[in-house]
Amino acid sequence: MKDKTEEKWIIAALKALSSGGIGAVRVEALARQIGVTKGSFYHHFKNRDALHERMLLFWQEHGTEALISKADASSDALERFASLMEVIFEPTEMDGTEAAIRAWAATDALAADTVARVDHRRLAYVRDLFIDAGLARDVATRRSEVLYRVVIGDFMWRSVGGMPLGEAEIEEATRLFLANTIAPK
Amino acid sequence: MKDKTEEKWIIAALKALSSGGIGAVRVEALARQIGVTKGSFYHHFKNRDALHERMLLFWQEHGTEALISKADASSDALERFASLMEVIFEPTEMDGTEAAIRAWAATDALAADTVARVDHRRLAYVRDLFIDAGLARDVATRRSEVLYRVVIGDFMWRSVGGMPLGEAEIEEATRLFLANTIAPK
DNA sequence: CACAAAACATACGCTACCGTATGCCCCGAA
DNA sequence: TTCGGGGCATACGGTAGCGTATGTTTTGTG
Repeated sequence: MKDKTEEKWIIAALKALSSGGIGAVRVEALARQIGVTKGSFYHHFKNRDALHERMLLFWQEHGTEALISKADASSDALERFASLMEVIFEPTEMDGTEAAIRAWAATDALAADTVARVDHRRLAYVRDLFIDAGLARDVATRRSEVLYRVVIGDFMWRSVGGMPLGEAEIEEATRLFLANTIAPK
Repeated sequence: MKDKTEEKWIIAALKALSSGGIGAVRVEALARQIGVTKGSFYHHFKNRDALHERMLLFWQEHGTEALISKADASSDALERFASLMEVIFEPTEMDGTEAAIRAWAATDALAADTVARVDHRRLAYVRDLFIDAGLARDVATRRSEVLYRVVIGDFMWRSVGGMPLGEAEIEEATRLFLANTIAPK
């Protein structure tokens, strides 16, 4: 955390990952972009794999908690749900990163592990939200499985230039997924 | 079509794409795998970009029509819908390819164009299915937007080693998405 | 102010590709 | 049988990137 330059490398790497895939995460290219040379890199990291690890850790910490903590403001389950839906489909800066890391994870075991952990955590959160909204555990589990795929799908959709789900679609989805809960609006 | 070796290159390229991303689509590596040399490659293709084009065309033709045509067997809208849902979430050989191409599309304009075309076609199909099932056009459009994201999400989910949606989840999803149609089961 | 360690620069060897140039072989048509 | 081109192999130049080895500068600390 106190290491400023190291984070510069990580941020730059994540940016490169977003715009060009993992193949674009090249030491010398990043060095040029940051304004230093390889010497700096190999001072801070053992090799490229070490950078990859740090990138994944960074995303794991900054990419999920942000979303969840925002939604946790409200105490009412349905409000939390609606809030989460808004936050999820609201384009942000980390957007491309999410999709790029998922793409990366398809070909890299370490990235896949990280994504799996993050997914597991998010899925549990959504499932508990459904449970709080009055659904039985098994139903909640099933719906969260489906809904989370909508989330992933939207990320990938946006990553090829598509528009995120709009207000109307989000409302429609909320209605559908909250069917038979305590207060289907 | 009559060109046998050319297709070998394309198939091998798609396989490499699936397992290692677009960065793994390397002429010399493919050559070794096929059992020929670069000489063959540059006889059939102008350069690597030409191969990329052919890969995308191949996927566009073989990757979508298969799904849709299977579902079109039945005449009843709801049956077609159920059939489509089954087919979509049934793991096949082309699975990894779909996800890999989407990943590729995030960083390549040509791939993005192809994906956009394919998505548009599929979306229209799903939307029409909803309309045939008795939904108003705007509602059908919204639901298809959401449902198609489930499809994309599932592809990406599987690409990191996840299980596809199971029977129970598919049924649940079908129920939810077909709410307020002519015969919500 | 001295000086050690951190932070970064420079220079180098090495490898893996791409694309081109050119040579070889086989097969089918005249 | 000849011969021309399709199909592939071989050899080569050029580039880009990784990692290492070894300076050089900056910074913190006694």
